[in-house]
Amino acid sequence: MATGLKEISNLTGYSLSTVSRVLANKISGNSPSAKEILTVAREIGYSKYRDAAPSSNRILDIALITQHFSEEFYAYLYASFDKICAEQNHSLTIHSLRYNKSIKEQLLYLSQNHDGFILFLPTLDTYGYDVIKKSLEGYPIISIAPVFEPVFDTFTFDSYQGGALAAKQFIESGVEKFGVIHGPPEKWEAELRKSGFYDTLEKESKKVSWSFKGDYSFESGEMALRDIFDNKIKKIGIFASNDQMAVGFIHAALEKNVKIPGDYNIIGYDNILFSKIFYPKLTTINTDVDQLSFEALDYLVRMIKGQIKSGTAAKKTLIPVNLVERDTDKMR
Amino acid sequence: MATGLKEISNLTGYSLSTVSRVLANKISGNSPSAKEILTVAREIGYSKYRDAAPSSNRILDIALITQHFSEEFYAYLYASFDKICAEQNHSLTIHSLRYNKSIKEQLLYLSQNHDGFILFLPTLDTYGYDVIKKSLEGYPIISIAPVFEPVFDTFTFDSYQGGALAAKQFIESGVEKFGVIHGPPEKWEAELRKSGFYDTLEKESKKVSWSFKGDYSFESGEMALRDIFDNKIKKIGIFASNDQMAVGFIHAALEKNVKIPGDYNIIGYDNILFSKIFYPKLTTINTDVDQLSFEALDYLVRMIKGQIKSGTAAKKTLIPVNLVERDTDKMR
DNA sequence: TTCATTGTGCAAAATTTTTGCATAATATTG
DNA sequence: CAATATTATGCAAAAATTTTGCACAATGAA
Repeated sequence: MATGLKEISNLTGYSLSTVSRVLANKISGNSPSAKEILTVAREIGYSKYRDAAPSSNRILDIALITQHFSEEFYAYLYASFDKICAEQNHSLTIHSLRYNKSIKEQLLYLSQNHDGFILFLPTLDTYGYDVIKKSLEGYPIISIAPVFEPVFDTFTFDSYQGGALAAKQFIESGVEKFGVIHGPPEKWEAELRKSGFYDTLEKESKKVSWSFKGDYSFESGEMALRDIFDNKIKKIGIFASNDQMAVGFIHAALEKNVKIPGDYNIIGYDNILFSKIFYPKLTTINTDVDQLSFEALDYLVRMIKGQIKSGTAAKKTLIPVNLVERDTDKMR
Repeated sequence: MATGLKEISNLTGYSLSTVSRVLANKISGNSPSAKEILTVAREIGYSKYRDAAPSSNRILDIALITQHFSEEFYAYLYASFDKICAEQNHSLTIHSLRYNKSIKEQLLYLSQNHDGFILFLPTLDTYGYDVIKKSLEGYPIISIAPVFEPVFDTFTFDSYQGGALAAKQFIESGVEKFGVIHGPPEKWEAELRKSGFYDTLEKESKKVSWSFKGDYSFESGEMALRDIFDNKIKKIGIFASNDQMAVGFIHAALEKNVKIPGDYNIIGYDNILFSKIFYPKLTTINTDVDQLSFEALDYLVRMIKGQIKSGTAAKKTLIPVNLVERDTDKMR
């Protein structure tokens, strides 16, 4: 089946000239006839479809570009973006970049079939981002990766606020001693979570008396428990930079006949499925992935429609987080 | 930048006629010149690229089509298919179907930009599959959803074998009484897991003395524990149709001061991350998602290259599963 | 070496897309 | 409500793009 203007003309009943003009943007894409033509053009995969009337309210094709990873968070992220895109009647496709190939080439190819990108590439460095920016000048791109100096307008969770919330919660509970299980220092959001916690304590003239360098893994949480247990520190409120470490900590504690909460109070970060289930149920910082998706997508769509005048420097938007109080943060 | 034969001609240095012939399949796609032309055509997104030389060893665009869900398994599935595609140098995109729109329309659109589909649509009924088959006659499609009467050639895990393995393990451990926590009966693979367990016991003239109808959720595992506890049944080997229910069962048992293993031995299914971590560590049936991905992709690629003569009836390929022995299946 | 096969470019032919012009439909303004 | 401006449409001519006939070169097999 030959795809061409003739085909579209036959299917819609409009003349070749009209179809041609709609697809060459010589007629505003808002009239009913234009909409019909555009819809059919998309369906039969006519190549010039994308250039026509990008500002009209046609279905937008959005690409979420990451590097896949077998982690719960990715499933959440995909499902959430998918839901929000469905609500807004846009089409989402998910792609995983290959690092053994030219990023530039891959993205150039994807830009042919999509109207805009949402990047989630936490391990890419500023140089890599600059390459992308340069090779796709003017193409709508936003990022949702927590990095220190973003190249693209970025939407991330307010990790600093998360750390602060944990500190406040402990202070209100009357906790006197404070500890931290760090995340990997190369992760910017881990540093922010930590800083939020430290700074909030400092404002109240309190300080952290024990800390442990973790790497976000369950195992490093277990190691943290062994460390604090061997040092015979007790009656302390511990902020773990993620739930996996918090759960690992609690898991190891179960074998030591120690009380949680009581001997160790603990607050995690992420609100993973586990944290609701694991006994005792973990108090943690919750991130609203749907809100992130919504805000990010909304911004990207406005960018695609040309309603945003992109400044020179990349803007950061922080999505608020909240504390979910369960059983591990204060004496019952 | 106008995309057309002229553009490709300029970029490659070949004449318009040559470029035209390559892209219209009048020249075998195996010569070095043809390869160069095809590569450039793909890069600049030339629309006729896909029709040209599909059998040559160009990069194939594969679509994994599901309905997203915030579950660990989906993250595994995506990551695994992505890895395997990367190894085979194919390009993977992931899509989630909208059920409020015509499936047919969505798939027709996707078929424009892709060479073949991998479907994972466990909730779609036979009628839905038939619609897809009819509207994409001749297009390469396989399925990895466990359904009773597949419409497309299907690759799934050997759930029946999984149930059988669990039964064998209990028998070898000298367990005398047997129980089952069912999965939802509308899920075909849950029925198979169950049947494999029952049938294997029957062969040894043993039978199931307790069962509970679960729904795959953590909570239904907790309910199962309460049921068996209230009935005062003990010293029993229980096969749970998935790990979530097994973990729920164990979790609820922790509060009852009951021994696992010992009072209740339990084997789960899926080998989720949790099952390695949760105390006591769960013995479970492991599914090798990478193997599934590899076999499925390999078959689809051969289908795309026209090396498979599709029979009338859909073929099922069962990927073997294995038992991971940890701490919950037998007395220590 | 000879002959068959495949790839290549030029220019002509075929096809597809765009545009000038006339007219119809719709919206705007006084 | 009429007068006027704006936008949309189709026909046919013009322009652009793609395909193909023909001549010839390169490569490999007999």
